[in-house]
Amino acid sequence: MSKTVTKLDRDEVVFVARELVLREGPAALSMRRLATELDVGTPTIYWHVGSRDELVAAVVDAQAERLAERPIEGRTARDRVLSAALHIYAGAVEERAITSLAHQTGTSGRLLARLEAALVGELEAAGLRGAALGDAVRSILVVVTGSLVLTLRDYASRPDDRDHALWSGCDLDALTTDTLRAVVHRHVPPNKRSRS
Amino acid sequence: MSKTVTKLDRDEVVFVARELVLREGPAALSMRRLATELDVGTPTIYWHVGSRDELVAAVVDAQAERLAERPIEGRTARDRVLSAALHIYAGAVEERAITSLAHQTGTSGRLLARLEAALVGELEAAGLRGAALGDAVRSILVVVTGSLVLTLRDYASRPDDRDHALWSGCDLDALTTDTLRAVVHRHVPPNKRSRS
DNA sequence: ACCTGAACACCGTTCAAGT
DNA sequence: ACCTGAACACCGTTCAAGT
Repeated sequence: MSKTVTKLDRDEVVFVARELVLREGPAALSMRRLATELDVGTPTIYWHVGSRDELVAAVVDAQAERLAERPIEGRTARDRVLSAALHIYAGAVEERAITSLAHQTGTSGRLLARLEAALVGELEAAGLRGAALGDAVRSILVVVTGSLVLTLRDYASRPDDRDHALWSGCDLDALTTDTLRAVVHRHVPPNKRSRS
Repeated sequence: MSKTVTKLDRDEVVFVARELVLREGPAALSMRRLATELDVGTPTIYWHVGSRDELVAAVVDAQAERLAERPIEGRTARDRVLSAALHIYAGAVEERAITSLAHQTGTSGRLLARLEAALVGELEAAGLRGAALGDAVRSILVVVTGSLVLTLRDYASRPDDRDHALWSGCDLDALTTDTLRAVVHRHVPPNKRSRS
């Protein structure tokens, strides 16, 4: 009897850390706070994750994983690339607490890693190689990253939810789609592509 | 005789803070550290700048001011807009410690404020108004911001200067110019413009 | 007006010690 | 292998008190 005391997992530490950030913002993610949340001594967290930097990296990686789960849509290469990029953008805006955490810690790269991989896949399938591929990938990442930073500016570590509904239909969203479409148009050949 | 003890200035506090960041990276900017640097008690800094957030804002604003000093070149609207944008990009990469500080604290907006103003000026002179102007400005800021984040990724709070010379001729620099040119081309009419 | 010492409530991290 | 209490060296911020 009494409450079930499951042995603590590295995955659970990361999961609870993620939830803490989503619930109370990036600033709430301290080792001590997380320890209290897990009902555990602070050094226990170090045993499981090594350091705060590693913890943050793990949380961001987990988010990247989740963002990459959304299925890429469209039949032409251009549509699919655009779809992949917009998935990451939209997801990062929705869970902006974690996106902010990534920006603050300089780990935005990790957040985009899976998108980068997906883009390379789609673009190679579309026939791009070498420098052309690299330029296309980087251009798209530039637009996604820049849009994210501008969309989330002023949002720093406090979970103030005014205008929560406004974000979906905001100007910058439309402009992002537009700019993204232009960049994709510029770098990706228009050939149709059927999945074999 | 004895060393001249000038009365402390708000401007001097900000200046020394700026130098500290440039010399030892964003992480070195703590109120206590800065106080030691100024040979002063910690509360003195609070008397002059109010809080750490205000201090950071002031440092970033000072940097924005410096970036805006570089003269805009070119005779056509497109050239001048491109020139303004590249000035900010180049300057932000050169003094990347402060750029990182701005990103970490979510104040990248302040860093771009003067560029934004300059862009609005140039674009209005080129005949843009209303939504077209807003879209043009935001698209350009998106590319500048995105390029900055990608260029500076991995650089987090430590001033490790390997490849210091490589940055100037790096791939992303060329790509940034290229992408920027495309965005400008897309949003700014090609009309020539003479300064009256 | 300008500056201080001392304190409060936090941090990340380590380490000897427990089971 | 997994977890702890206690400590070290830091933070931002405040406040009564000094000149």
